[in-house]
Amino acid sequence: MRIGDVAERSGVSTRALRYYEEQGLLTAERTPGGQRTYPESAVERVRLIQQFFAAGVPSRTVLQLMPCVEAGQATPEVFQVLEAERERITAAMADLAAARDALDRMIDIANHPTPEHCPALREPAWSPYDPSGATVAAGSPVATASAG
Amino acid sequence: MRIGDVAERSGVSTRALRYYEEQGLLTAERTPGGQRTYPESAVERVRLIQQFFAAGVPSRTVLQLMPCVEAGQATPEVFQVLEAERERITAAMADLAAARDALDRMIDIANHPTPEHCPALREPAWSPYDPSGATVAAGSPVATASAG
DNA sequence: CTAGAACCTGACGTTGACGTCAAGGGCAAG
DNA sequence: CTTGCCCTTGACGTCAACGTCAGGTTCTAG
Repeated sequence: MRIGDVAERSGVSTRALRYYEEQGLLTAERTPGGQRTYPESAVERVRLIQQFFAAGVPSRTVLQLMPCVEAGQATPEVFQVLEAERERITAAMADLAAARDALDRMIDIANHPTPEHCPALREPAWSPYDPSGATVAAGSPVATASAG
Repeated sequence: MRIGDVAERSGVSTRALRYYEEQGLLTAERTPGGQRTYPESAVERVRLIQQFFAAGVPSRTVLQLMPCVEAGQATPEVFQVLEAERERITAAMADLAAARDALDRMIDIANHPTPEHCPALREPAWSPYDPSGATVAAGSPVATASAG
């Protein structure tokens, strides 16, 4: 396969593929004229790389994992990287879940603008922000009175 | 509170706080001498911003959500943004889960280097990559023979 | 043999959330 | 008034994963 085929089948640009090679993530044979030739398996390889990138794993770390992908076994150091990255991803998922919950509270507020119908306002997700310094709690009697 | 206090309590740099102000995410009163003064609630505000940033929400989008945080209600456009962002985060969580599963398969391989003891090798997670073009399946008779 | 599509290397541009340095000003203590 | 810390604006630097452009080469169809 030539680089354009791999690009099309894996859904990335040819520039990206050359970048992967530059980073040592993907190697290619060359034709006598110097053009890159890939095996079919390169498509899956690229998809795996993309999967890691999508998870925020930097190319240098992916590079560290590549021997494991190729050999089917890991040195203790690679094993450390594997577990560390797994933990990082778990933490990232927790962050995402927290942000999603924040959005959910905001959506709740958007749907029910009065405290009576809005659990998010009764259990304030964050303090209202007023640079002038007046501190008013979201579920305070004042707010309740203004709505009741 | 002065900027240093907010920075310390919220765990970000003063540079970050000025950047937030530059982006319109955080406003501050000023002393006659021109120094920034924040209410206590600024700390929570900054934590919320950080939470969104950690989830990959760009500052421009956070800015769009700020009226909702302040007013406790949302225009239809803001509502669209809320739901779109929620969906993006959900997709990102799926990506993370997929990458974590890939790592798990690799960890499995690392722990059980022979196909007999390794489910991940019997159900190949990705094709082995060999730029020379020889295509060999992970669970093929060849691999099994070499291990048996 | 020739057109043109696809490929090559090299190099600079982009984006976001800051880091960092420089040169100067505000503020509370003594 | 001075010391010293914290603050100010302004501006350039960073890093990652590419995008994009330029100028030239290789491959393939006719």
